[in-house]
Amino acid sequence: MLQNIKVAVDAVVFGYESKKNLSVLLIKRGVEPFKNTWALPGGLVLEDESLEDAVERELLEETGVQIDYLEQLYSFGKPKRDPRNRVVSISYFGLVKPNHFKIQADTDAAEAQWFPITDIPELAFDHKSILDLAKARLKSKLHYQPIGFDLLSKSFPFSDLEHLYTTILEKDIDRRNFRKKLMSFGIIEETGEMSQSGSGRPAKLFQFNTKKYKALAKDGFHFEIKFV
Amino acid sequence: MLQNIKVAVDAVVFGYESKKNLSVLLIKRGVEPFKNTWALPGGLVLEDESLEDAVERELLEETGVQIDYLEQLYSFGKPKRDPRNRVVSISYFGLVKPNHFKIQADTDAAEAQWFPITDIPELAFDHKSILDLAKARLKSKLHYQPIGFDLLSKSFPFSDLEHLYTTILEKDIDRRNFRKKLMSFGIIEETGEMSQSGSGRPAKLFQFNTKKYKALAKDGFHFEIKFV
DNA sequence: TTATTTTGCGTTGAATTTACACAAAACTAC
DNA sequence: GTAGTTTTGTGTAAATTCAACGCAAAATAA
Repeated sequence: MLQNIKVAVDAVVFGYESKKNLSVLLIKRGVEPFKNTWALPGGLVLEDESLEDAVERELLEETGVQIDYLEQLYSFGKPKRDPRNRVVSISYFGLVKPNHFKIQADTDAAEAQWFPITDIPELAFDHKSILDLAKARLKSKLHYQPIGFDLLSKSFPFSDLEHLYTTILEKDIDRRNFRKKLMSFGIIEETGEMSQSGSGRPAKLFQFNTKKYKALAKDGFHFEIKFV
Repeated sequence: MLQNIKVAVDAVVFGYESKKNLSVLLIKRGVEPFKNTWALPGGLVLEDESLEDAVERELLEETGVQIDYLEQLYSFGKPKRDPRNRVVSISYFGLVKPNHFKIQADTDAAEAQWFPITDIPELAFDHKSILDLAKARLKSKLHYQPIGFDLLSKSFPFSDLEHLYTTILEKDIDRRNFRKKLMSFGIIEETGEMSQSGSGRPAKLFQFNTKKYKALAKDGFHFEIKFV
């Protein structure tokens, strides 16, 4: 008996705008099934491309967005997850920095749009489950991997990081302890610049030192932030 | 252009024999490619079965082993990982308790065998990478999930747990602190029985209380063991 | 110039983690 | 059956880490 299963990739891509909400990149489907329903960007993998390449290609085609961080999330393979053919979808988890938010709607898909995580429309297929899983992954990763920096600009005031954590984790932080802890790691450093002040005292700008982090990590260091 | 990609599952199944080594279940391939090479159990997914069903079916067919714990590991999809067709493999991570070690070689595959993790033969395809990933997963999970109990018999002396941790993590433990910590969680309890003494003082037997663990976990409790 | 917003920073008590050693229970060999 | 060996079982003190907490300084807005 010949196997006839399609292989697709789907991407849950998060973005975070300074002091606003966490958002997810969605597209409106142009074809059946679920025509005109919002869905995760993605599509069938080409015969000779890697899964990661497929994700990046589909993202570019459908949204024009370039990703700053990408990792595999989970594979979904229930026989009936697609009403027509059997499709196994390998889902990916992506983050983009604020300077890559711009959507190029020129291309393939009907429409692409950022949705605040608090206001997600009905989604096609089992994409709601995929999104939920991705949210959980993001939340848990914030605790043990310095992944928040892939949602911030290259240089940022400390309060941005703080707000990122509080809004995504939906928990309050003791600002002083949080800052103390993060600084103690020695993986973020002052740029020397100051923020163009908004309404209040201007803030020092910081940046994440990837090299230092990697060096420390190789040396047994383990990033970890807890909350009460 | 029609997509023609096969979907397979592979399983990395670990077993641990009291005070011995960690072992992995392998099969010797009966067909090309890689005929007569050792490989992870697995195979093509049937049209109408779930991925998990496929894993359990293949395991039964090829090794006769029934699994005590199963979770998805990672999906491997490099275009050339199989020299003939394109095959995307969704790999799974499994654990079996000592009472399920027995291999039923009657079935499908040429041969099945437990290999100590310290003495793994050359493996087919990219199965070496898959195994490495599974080892890493096992190691890291031991720290934050009470998964070691799925490698032990239902009731066990405390020293078994201790040895499990030290051999898998290849680190020394302070017995007193380890025991204190684990007992403080309140998820393992005395059975009342004593071990049939080997060569030394007989030991109390313990068992893992799954229900209690789940209740606590739902309530925000987080299993965590660190090592120095 | 006064009020408001936001940043930046230090200390103390509580809790947790680490380091560390010796006696009791069984078996083994004589 | 005695002496030696192996394995189990347990407590305390010092060091570290975590949690709680408030106020002054720099800017903008009114």
